[in-house]
Amino acid sequence: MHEQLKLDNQICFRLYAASRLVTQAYRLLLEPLGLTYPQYLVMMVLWERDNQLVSDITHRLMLDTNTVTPLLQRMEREGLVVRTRGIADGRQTLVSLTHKGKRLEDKAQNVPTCMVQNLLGDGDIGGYASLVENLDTLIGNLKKTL
Amino acid sequence: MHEQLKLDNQICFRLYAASRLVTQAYRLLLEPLGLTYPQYLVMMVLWERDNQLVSDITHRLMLDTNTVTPLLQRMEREGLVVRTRGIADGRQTLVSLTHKGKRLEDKAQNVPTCMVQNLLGDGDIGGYASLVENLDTLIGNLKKTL
DNA sequence: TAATATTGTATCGTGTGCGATATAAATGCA
DNA sequence: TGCATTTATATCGCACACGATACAATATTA
Repeated sequence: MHEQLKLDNQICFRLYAASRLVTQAYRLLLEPLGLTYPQYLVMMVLWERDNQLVSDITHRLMLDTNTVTPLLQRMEREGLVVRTRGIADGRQTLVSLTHKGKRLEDKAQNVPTCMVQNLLGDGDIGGYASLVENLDTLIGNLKKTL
Repeated sequence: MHEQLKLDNQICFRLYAASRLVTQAYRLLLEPLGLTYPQYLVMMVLWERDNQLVSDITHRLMLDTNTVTPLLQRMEREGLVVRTRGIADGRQTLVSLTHKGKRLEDKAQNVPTCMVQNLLGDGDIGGYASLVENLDTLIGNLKKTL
C-alpha cells in the first residue's frame, strides 16, 4: 500500500474521530442545558441574530432542510424556538427564539471556554491558527468536488 | 464575545463540517461498491487482518458495540462478513470476510487515491503533516477529558 | 391568464452514534 | 461447589444526516 493511501485514511479517519469526540465533549457541557450539539449550533445562529429563515440556518450550518426541519421541530417541542409561516412569502418558515431560548444564552456562557480547555488540554497547540486554516482549505476542496 | 470563544466555535464546527464533507465525498466513491463510510472502515480493518473480534473492531474505530454490532449485522445481511461465536470464549463474536467481502478489496483499490485528490484539490500538500499532527493532539486532549 | 417551472419546507426511509439496559458466558471468591 | 461479579456482545430508544420524494406557494412564460 502506497504512502499516500495510508495518509488518506489517516486524515479522514482522524476527522471522523475528532468530530465524534468533539460532540461527546459538548454533550457533557450541554446536557445540563437540555441541548444536543446540533441544537446548540442552531441556538448560536439564533443568539447571534433572532428571527431567521430555515434556509438561513441550513446555509449557515451547511445542512439541508431534511436535517434542520426535524431538528427545529424537536426544539419547538422543547419550547426553545417558535416556527411561523412567512407573511410575504408563504413558503418560508421563520424561526424565532422563545423566552426560554433567550434565557438559555446566559447558561451557555461558559461552554465555549470549557471546550477550548478540552481542546487545548494542558499544553498549547502551536498551530492552532494553521489548523483552522488547513481545515478551511480541506473544506473548500471537498466542497468543490461535491 | 471574546476572541477565544469565537475560536472555539470555529474549530469545533469546522471539524463537524469537515467530517460530514469527508463522508459525503466517500459516498460518491463507495456507493458503487455498496458500502457506507463506516462500513468501509470496518472493511479496511478486516482487509488488513481477517478474523477479528467485535472488540478488536470497536477499539480500532473508537466506537462502541452498540454502534458496531448493528453495523456488522447489516454487513452480514449484505453478505460481506460472517459472524461466528467464539469457541474458546463463548462470549466473543468473531468477524470474518466472505468471498464477496474479500473480492471487494480489489474494487476499492482506487478509493484512497480519489479521496486524496478530493482533499488536496489542485493545491499543494503543505501543512498536511502538521494537520495530522494537530488532529492527533486534539484527539489526545479530548480523549483525556472523556 | 392558464399552464409550467421553480423555490422553500416538509416528509419518509435507512444508516449510523450513543446512553442505557439486557443477557449469556466466564471468572473470582467464600 | 455455589454464587456474585465481571466481561463480551447484543438490544432498545432517541437524535441526527442525508438521499429521495412530496407539496404548497411563488415566479415564469407562452
